[in-house]
Amino acid sequence: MRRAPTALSRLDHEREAALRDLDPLTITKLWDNPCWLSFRLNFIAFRFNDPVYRWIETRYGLVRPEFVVLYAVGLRDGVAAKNIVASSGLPKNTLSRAIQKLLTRRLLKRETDRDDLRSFVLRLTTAGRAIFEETMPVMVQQQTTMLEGLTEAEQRQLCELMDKLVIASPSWPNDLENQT
Amino acid sequence: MRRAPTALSRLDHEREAALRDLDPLTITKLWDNPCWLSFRLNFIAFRFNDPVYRWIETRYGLVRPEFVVLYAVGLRDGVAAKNIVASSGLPKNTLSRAIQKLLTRRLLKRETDRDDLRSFVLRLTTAGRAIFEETMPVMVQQQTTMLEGLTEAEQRQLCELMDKLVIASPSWPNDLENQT
DNA sequence: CTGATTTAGTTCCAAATGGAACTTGACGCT
DNA sequence: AGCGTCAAGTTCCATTTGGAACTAAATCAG
Repeated sequence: MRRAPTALSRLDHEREAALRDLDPLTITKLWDNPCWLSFRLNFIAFRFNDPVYRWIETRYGLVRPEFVVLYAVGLRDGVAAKNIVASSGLPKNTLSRAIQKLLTRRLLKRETDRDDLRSFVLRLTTAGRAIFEETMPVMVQQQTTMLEGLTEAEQRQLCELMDKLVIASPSWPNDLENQT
Repeated sequence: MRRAPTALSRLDHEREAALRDLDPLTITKLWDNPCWLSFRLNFIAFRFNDPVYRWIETRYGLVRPEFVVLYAVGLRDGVAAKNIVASSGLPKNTLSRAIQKLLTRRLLKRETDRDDLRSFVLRLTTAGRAIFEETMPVMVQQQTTMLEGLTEAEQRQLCELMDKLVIASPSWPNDLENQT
């Protein structure tokens, strides 16, 4: 599999247009790269993350790990730091600092967990919740823009295919050390 | 759109299994998150990047930006640093350092570009090429593993849908500053 | 119950990061 | 040609990062 297995048919015309706008190396990485999945994932993710996080930083002075925490707690009130670690892939000291920062900025509050005295239950303050509610539509809008090129059916398909991957993910290796 | 629009039908049973293996917050982010696209992209990308880059670092002593350079030049001989900047999203000073490192390790060589004396043409040395050829099948293997849960047809679909997104990407905003 | 091991979160510090200024060359424009 | 602006890469340095050691609490083994 030397090339990404995209059908060359109908897309080629629109692709012409993209070819003009993208760096030649980007084009190679996208369409002449055995690791097509990885590069496309990173590429598309970057086109979401980069504008969103830059906007959040300039607008609210929240850097990425801080917003990761705020967003996580916004989605699911009462989580602990360990959950954010597990779900974000960020190291726990980075998240610890992000939480401290949000606490001093009074966007977040925490109580010790009655059932585990090592752990804390995190909640958003009103101010924190306000930021969450304000950023959400902007992020959804960016997502909508990105999906605009797909039909409803295709969007559903994409969602389902990614779902399948996620569901299969626990069986993927976390470590390649025994390879080769 | 408060939830990801995945059909709840056939997947639910397999999903049950995943629910047990994933952190509760991860599950919320995946299936009760208006920004389903972003989180799935990042999640799946992370499950590829993290093991691959850790393996490469321990095996070859190459950190991420260094490997990004090596991989880029491996794919397309003769690129310049600017192309790697444009295609990777990494800042140019980080890549400049990565290139220096690879030069001193003699994995990369460079000649000044006759047509633009500010720029350099990058090529892999034999040693650099050897690493590229060695890592490629490992990465492809990881990709294959990740795609194993999809049928051939689904894999092609996924590839095509991501293609469409990539092709549409030049029209997405790079900046949200004028929002709200 | 006691000691050994694991886990949640914090602290320490060496290293990586990335914005901004800089250098040198290219590309207008008149 | 001469001047102002832009682009490729490098350097500088303050900030961020993340591995590793640490503290305190939970869990497990006998």
